[in-house]
Amino acid sequence: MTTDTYHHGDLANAMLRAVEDIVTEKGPAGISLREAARRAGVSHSAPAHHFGDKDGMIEAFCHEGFGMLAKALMDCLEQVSDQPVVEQLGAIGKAYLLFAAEHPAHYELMMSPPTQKIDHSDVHATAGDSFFPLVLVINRMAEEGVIEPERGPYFATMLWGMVHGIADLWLTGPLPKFHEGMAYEDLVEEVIRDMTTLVDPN
Amino acid sequence: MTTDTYHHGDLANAMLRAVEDIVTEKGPAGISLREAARRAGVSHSAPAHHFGDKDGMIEAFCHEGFGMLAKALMDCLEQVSDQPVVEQLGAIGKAYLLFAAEHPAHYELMMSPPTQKIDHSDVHATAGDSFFPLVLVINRMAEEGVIEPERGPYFATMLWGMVHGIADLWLTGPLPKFHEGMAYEDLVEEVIRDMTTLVDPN
DNA sequence: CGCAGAATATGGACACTGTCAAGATAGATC
DNA sequence: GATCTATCTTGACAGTGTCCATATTCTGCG
Repeated sequence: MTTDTYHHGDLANAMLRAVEDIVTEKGPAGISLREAARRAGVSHSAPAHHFGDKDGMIEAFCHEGFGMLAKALMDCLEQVSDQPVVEQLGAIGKAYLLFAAEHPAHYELMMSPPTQKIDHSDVHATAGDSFFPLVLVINRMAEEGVIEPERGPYFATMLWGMVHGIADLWLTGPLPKFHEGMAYEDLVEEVIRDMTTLVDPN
Repeated sequence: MTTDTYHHGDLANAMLRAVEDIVTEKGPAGISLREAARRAGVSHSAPAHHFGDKDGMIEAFCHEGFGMLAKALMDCLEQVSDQPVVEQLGAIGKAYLLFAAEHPAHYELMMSPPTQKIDHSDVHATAGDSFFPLVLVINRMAEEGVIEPERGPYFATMLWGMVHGIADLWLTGPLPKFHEGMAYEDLVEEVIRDMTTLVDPN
């Protein structure tokens, strides 16, 4: 894709890939417009035209991540929509946790942007309900009487917090040390099992 | 405490207070050695002697936070140790969530330090089990047969992830928007209620 | 008391950063 | 083909972290 012409041709995307690499290598604080531009093979102020400023670039990266997450969760939900709702709940939670593991750079920035100037509200708004298919499953559970409908929001918050917290504690916190030697996928499996058992103990 | 002598007298602490203010005002990315030094009224390279470098300063701030959290949780556990274990679990979770709300600057940096160079493993090690009294309560629950002992670690992970996730999503994520107009304390109350009901449905 | 030596703070330098303004180059449109 | 617009470059500026040499104060020991 990269050419040696004056115009890059796909700079915006090349910058996002550079951001991903930088976050993977050095963490969010290592993000630098100039460094990203260097990796994309352009001058230090080429990105300005595409993203405005540094926060704009980070926001674009987050936006990309939200899209990927929404797609991953909706795809998952489609595949399991004929199963019992509690199974659907488990599948969604698992998909969320796996997304965080497969795209740690996106996930980290999406959930804790390194500057307060970034306001995700518009991104959240556009993604709407499809952003958190978890809510969708909770609604189905309420419809089927598995949980009390009026407690749905708290239930959703509890479960969403759980999967998010586990992902975050695993990626940037002390969880790997707590479960020393354990693979993330296995931990996810066990935790989701406990979760579904709690929600619906057969 | 601050004097107008050549030696500050309490610079390390003054710097940590400055860091707290900066994070509150501008977020983690706003942290700057020179800015903190400015607020403490010293020259730009005075802090080097106390913290080594920027990451050292952030690590010191995190260390302070872990100490505060450990104390808050242990104090809480002492006060409710004569109640049923499920109540103890709820109290610990609530105390954790309230700590995050009362010390957002500490909490945010503790849980997602803005650089990968910071390794909290020694801090975690020194804090030991008392760092997460949650594990303590889980053990008590296992002893009393409320949960299967061999699932204790996963159970702990699930619950710890939950409270951490809720705190994080509230502080830096879209949770306030999801529960628009709701006070954090009330949300915590409801969520903890759901949690304890799930664990032990009377 | 006096005086080393350690602890603490200063100021200057350097390379790096984000942002801005002015200019150069390439594609697109008519 | 001429013009317009999008894209990229270059150069400048203030701010940053870190290192170095220097200055000041505190401490302990004779």
